[in-house]
Amino acid sequence: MSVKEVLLRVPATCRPTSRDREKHELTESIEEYTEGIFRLQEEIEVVSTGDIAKYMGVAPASVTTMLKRLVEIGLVEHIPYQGVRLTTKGEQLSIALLRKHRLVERLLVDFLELPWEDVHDLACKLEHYISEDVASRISKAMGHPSTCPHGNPIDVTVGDGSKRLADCIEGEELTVAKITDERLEFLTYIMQIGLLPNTPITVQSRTPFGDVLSLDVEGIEGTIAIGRDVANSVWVFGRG
Amino acid sequence: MSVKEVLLRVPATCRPTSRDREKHELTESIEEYTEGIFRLQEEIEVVSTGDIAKYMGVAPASVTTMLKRLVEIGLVEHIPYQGVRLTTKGEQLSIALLRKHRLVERLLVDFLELPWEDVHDLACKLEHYISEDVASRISKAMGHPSTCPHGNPIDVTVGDGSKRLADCIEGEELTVAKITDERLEFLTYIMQIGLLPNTPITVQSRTPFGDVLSLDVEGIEGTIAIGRDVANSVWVFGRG
DNA sequence: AACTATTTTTAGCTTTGGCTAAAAATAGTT
DNA sequence: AACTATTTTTAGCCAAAGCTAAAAATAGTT
Ligand SMILES: [Mn+2]
Ligand SMILES: [Mn+2]
Ligand SMILES: [Mn+2]
Ligand SMILES: [Mn+2]
Repeated sequence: MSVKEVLLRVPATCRPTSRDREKHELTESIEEYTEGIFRLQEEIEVVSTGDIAKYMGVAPASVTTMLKRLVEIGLVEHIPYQGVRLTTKGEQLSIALLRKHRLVERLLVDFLELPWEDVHDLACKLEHYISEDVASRISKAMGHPSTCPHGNPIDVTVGDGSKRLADCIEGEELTVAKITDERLEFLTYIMQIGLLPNTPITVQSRTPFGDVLSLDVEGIEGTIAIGRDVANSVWVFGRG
Repeated sequence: MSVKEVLLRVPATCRPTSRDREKHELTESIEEYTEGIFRLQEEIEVVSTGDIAKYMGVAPASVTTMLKRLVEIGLVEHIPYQGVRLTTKGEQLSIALLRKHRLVERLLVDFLELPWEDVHDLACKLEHYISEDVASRISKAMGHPSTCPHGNPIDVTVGDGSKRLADCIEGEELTVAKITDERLEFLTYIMQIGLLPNTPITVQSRTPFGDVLSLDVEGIEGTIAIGRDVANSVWVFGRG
């Protein structure tokens, strides 16, 4: 038997994408939708098709199609025209994904020293390709961290007791807990104004309807003024 | 503006798969084929549609379709009914992918302590999702290794001076260089017979047509007999 | 209650990347 | 040279996951 024949009898273990996928296996898209619905459910009572479409950046019609698939797999319950709710299976998948995502972020930032504001997008991809076992090994190697580099909990089933900065009042002394908007541009801004997790801050003033908060941020000169949107995506612990 | 409205104005940065992909972006499949052709070219003169089909575990018709795409992107030259050749672009892509693959394997084995025989498949997936920058950071963090855990070179442009164990003669004193068949079952067997990279071995005997080699393997009791297929996938350095 | 506006779903289209079966090209043999 | 066998390509199909435009359902207003 020639070398060539031997070579061809040893196929590349890595086969093209869709080949090995059996019907209704969990794809990246399916997982991403499930995770998205989970995040929405954390904030709003009943999640609608339109909410998901806006949140995922996708046409409502695409959501309807995907919901059918998610129902078939048993990840969500869907009452047409009414709304959507994750099943236990869907919740568990989301919890596992969020854990993988945040552990990967820790590896990327703490071990590989990738920029803090950059890693979210990469983690969002990798989370779908690593097993529970790999996640556990990352956890072990990184000393079992409890949050991602942006302060978000690796185990979402345990509350952290933080509140929105938007809900804080004049004079409160706080510590930044987590940043929930992890888009690159947002995190870049957050870094500029020094609101990294664990940073002590004080609310200097708050306008009547809470449109603007003025903050004293440790390590930053002068006073920082932030708007509602920002204050809603920054969560804090009470201090003192 | 309500919390809900704010939430929906902050879309999940992670959008469903195909959404952000523009036409003819390099997909996982495209990369996998390119890499496969590269590996085939290392061994055989002219690579045919059938070779690729066998090697990738795919129908010949699928290869023809994909070749059209690869030509269009400029990764290969294809003369119908004749054969295929990677362009410089295709070679460079392959070199970059192999580097990513093998660096990821190092991270998985050396830092995360995943089993040596297990990591190939995972690396095969992850290689398509990490940037050159991430690869470089892995390289740095792992002390700039020159091979993957199975001995295969991270920079394939530099030769390592190894030869096939199948081409060795009676009495030769050797050191295992690399295992080129990285399928789980094969590596599991290799581990059982102790042929890990860097292991010193001696060829005790060789049958007339080289069908069977009997080896003395350091750390393993008695003599190990291996066949042609195995001896073709194990590469060695001369010792002495 | 009737009309209008919004939301959701349906219908039908697209790309990627597989597949099988049939047709065409190449190679091998008498 | 002609026939046969093998290889490659073409043709036509499928699933996933997007899209737009039209239809249907729900909600809001007079
Ligand atoms: Mn993701
Ligand atoms: Mn994070
Ligand atoms: Mn791969
Ligand atoms: Mn390897």
